[in-house]
Amino acid sequence: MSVRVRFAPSPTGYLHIGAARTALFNWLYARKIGGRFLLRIEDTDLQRSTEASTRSIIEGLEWLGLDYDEEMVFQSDNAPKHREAALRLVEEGKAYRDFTPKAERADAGIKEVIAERARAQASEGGQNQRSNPYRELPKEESDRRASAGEPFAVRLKVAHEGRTNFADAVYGPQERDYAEIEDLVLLRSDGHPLYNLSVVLDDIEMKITDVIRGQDHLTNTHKQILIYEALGASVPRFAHLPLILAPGGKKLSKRIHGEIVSLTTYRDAGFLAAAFRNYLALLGWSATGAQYAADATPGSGEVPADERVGELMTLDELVRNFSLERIHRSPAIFNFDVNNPKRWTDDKALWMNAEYIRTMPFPDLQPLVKAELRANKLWREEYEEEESAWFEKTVNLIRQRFHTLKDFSEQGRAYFSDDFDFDEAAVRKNLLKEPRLREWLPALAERLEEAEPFTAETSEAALRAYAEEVNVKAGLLINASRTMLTGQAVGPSMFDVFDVVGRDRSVRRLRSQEPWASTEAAGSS
RNA sequence: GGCGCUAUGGUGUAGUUGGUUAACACGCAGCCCUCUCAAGGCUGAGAUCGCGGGUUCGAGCCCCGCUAGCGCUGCCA
Repeated sequence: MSVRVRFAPSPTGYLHIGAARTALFNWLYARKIGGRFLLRIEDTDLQRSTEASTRSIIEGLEWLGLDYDEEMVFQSDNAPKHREAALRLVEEGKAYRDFTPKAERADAGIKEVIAERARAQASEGGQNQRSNPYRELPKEESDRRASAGEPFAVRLKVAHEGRTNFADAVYGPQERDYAEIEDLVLLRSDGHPLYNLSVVLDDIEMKITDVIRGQDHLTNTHKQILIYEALGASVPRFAHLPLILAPGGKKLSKRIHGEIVSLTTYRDAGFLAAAFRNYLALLGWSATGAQYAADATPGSGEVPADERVGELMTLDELVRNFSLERIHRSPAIFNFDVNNPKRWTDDKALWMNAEYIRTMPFPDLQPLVKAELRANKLWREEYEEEESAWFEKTVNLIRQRFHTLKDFSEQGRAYFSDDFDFDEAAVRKNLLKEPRLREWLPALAERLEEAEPFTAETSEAALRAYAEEVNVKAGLLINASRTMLTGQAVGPSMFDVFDVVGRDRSVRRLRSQEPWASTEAAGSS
């Protein structure tokens, strides 16, 4: 039977990066093994599910390039079927009606309530998971009360003795005694099917062969296996993924950590899908050492250099190297610091993004830069036509030190527009320190007007000659020019900047009064 | 409270059936390069492999105990 996996997020809020990684791993596994990757929206909790969230999930998957096969499934569409299945189990005696009135429980503090209840039960002489008074209610009475309109929940009748077990592809053999599993509710008293029932039923219907999901579902898997068995269905293979935690090993939650956990945050911050995907793939999985060959020095613990798999991988390479066996069991920490703008997200993710930006083929980068510039009204159609060579040269020059796509419209603004800001510190450091620059720079502009042709080489010659003439270090004029031309203190080699900015704009900017004037005003206040 | 999972530098990871100097990447520091900042090159700091026992000639790898973190335990998903 061919492999079928699924990504089954619940649409309550934006797409969590942990969920995104789960989707990635499912996708990689399917592509690797020639299986199918399906999408199912688990919107059974109608109170919390939103259409906007569903959209953001779809958008997120699209951004990451995780295309799904077959039509996406909405779990809520199957609710009637799930209800019927639960009722059928009642008929077959595998489940029973529980007429206990529903106890309202608030979501907040639920964990404490559960623990408290357990403590209370323990002190009353042990916990009995089979103590429900309706478990052994005669069928006739149960039927009578139901048809009389008395509300009831449906609970699975878990056997008194026995144990479930399964072999998790990541966590190994798992076993659990029935005594630890309560008669779980399948159907709410309002007729609403519950999660454990719905996943199992949908996975059966979608013919899922391998369930790859977060480790938070590991212990509940036993309950689901019980449902599979009650239904007489075959149990799929399971692979649970280590969780992604916040710094300090704390839970990474939407509520506490806000948008830092949202995939869209990274897209909007100028991350490349390829880079972020690559980074995500390395959380809980590694390809390093995947190619331990028979000829590697035995026992050395080292992979021969020529067989070492790097961390930078294209999608194809990720697919090729991927295997469930190399997923490990300990949780991964996703680093970030909300109080530090430079460290707002994981260092390595940022590094990887920069690495992609400076090394990827220009044709792949071009549309991304185009979108970024367009979003900031910096795009001109000429960049794709008569000025395409200039555009490529410029992007190739500035991308060397950029970290995100945002940099193209922010730090890189002066290359695409005359309307850019001067960095105050740069003006102070590179211009105001030497008042004579106010005369030298316009003079330098004149020399540049004469450079023929206007290139990095000729502008360099002109500048150095002029520096010698007025007897100052070339660096002084270079750094001052950089600030005049780009508004910044840092950037590419200045002569390449002259070249790319061009003679007209260079000359005009060297003669500009703006940086001098703006800081005078600022200085006088 | 019960059950489960996990534990290698700050972070992500490697460490193959126990074999001697615990490897790689990010980050950090320094140097080189240099017109700045990156990149790149070189060098370095940083891990008694969670803690305590045990087995063994030898333990990050095996066993036991403990601790911590996380998960599950709901008519949430």
